[in-house]
Amino acid sequence: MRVSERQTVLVVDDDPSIVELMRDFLENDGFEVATAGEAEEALARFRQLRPQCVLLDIMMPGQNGFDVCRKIRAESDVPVLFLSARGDDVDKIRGLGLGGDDYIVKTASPGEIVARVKAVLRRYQPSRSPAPPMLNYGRLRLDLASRDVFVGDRPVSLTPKEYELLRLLCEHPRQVFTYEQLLDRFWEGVGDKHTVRVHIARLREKIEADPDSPQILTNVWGVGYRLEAEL
Amino acid sequence: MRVSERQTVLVVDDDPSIVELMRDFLENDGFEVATAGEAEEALARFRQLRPQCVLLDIMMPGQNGFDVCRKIRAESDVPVLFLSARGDDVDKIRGLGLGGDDYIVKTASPGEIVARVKAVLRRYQPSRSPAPPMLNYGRLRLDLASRDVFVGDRPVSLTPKEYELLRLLCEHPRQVFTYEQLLDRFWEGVGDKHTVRVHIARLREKIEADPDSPQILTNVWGVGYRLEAEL
DNA sequence: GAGGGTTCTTATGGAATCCGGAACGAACGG
DNA sequence: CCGTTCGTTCCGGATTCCATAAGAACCCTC
Repeated sequence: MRVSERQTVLVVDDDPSIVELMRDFLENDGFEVATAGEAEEALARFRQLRPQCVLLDIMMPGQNGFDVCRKIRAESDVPVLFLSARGDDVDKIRGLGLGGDDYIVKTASPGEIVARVKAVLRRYQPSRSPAPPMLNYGRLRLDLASRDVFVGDRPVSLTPKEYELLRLLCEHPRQVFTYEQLLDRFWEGVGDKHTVRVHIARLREKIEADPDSPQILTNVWGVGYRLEAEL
Repeated sequence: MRVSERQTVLVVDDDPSIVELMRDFLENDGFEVATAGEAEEALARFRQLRPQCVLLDIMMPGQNGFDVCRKIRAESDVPVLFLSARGDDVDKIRGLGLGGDDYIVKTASPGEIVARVKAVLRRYQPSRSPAPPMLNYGRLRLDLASRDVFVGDRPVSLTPKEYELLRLLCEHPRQVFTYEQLLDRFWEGVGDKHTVRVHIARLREKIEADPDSPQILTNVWGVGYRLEAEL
């Protein structure tokens, strides 16, 4: 059904070596890993990707990890694990009741880190059916709550009809929708094929890398359109 | 008033078997469970017991779950979780503009149901601490206890409707609220878009640096409004 | 309840945005 | 090679948004 069923973990640390270390451990275990080096980037990535879990450095230049955690918490219940250099900070983290779900000492073994992530995911996994309001399809991402749409990491702005159209197609990738079906659904059955075509064209203009040879929204001759699966 | 230390959950469903199922799951996990079979009874029980959490069937004879939710919301901020038979209703609920905090599919596993309840309780009773009743959005700050609102360090005075509106948006940053959702929640479902628009306009007049190009309360064309998150 | 002030709703006009049909050339299939 | 289908551009009409203002409902005080 959906393309990437792999769980995404967002790792945030200003030290690239730590980031890469975590990436190695987690990717080896089959996780999709995204990274950020500072607070703003972290929030941007988070909103783009809606990862299943966040690993967050406490000490960072600019806003610290607590600020970021608070902002993430304002928008989501995603589990957040704090990264700390020493074990001393543990008490602070525990006490702060910031909604952090666990902490990891940076010197922990790969096995322990992965185990912590898995544990926290397991705990939250059951409640995955509130349907993470994120449709994720290759380079295409729709945030159903905020109605934000991203192609790669570039936000695109769609009109209501365009958005609804794209959303339907994203929810049923590779399924062909006939003109009739689309007209039924979005135009109360009245209207002609040309109308659909115009809207598809406008969508392609916005989301295709090369609108002249569409890779995402493809036409099925004489029938209708569908959303291609992406690499 | 001597009350049990255990958390009370009120389960409302017209199907007794569902009610008993939920009761089993929750009592096994140490919750106190109260039940009701229809809307009137639900409200009565609610006022009697003031439970920490409410599980509410959407489809019920007489008033539906949304009505009950609205009435509960009128007197309390208790977390409300909707029960739905199928996953299909998700779209309607997802906006959560109705004051529901989450939803549960009735076929969910015991573990999932309990986890969902705990998650929502944890969110609303942040570890029994005084829980700074303060929503903080960059320059925008809402003191939920005193209903004071500040922009930067300048206090602004809002009318009740303005305050409630702003509060809802602040509690769900970046989430788009449709006119319908807002009318449902603040105008008992009657009224038209113009009403919402005027109130938004007045809010902008008070909290935006430049009301002519809003940075905080933004419009989503043909859909509704949302609160932009800070950088 | 009567007056005065505040808050809420509805109405209006103008600006911005979106929609959908028409037209025409290109692409496709037989 | 011909008929159909597809893609694109363009433009009038419709919808939506916002500001303003005036009428209605509400709340307080006396």
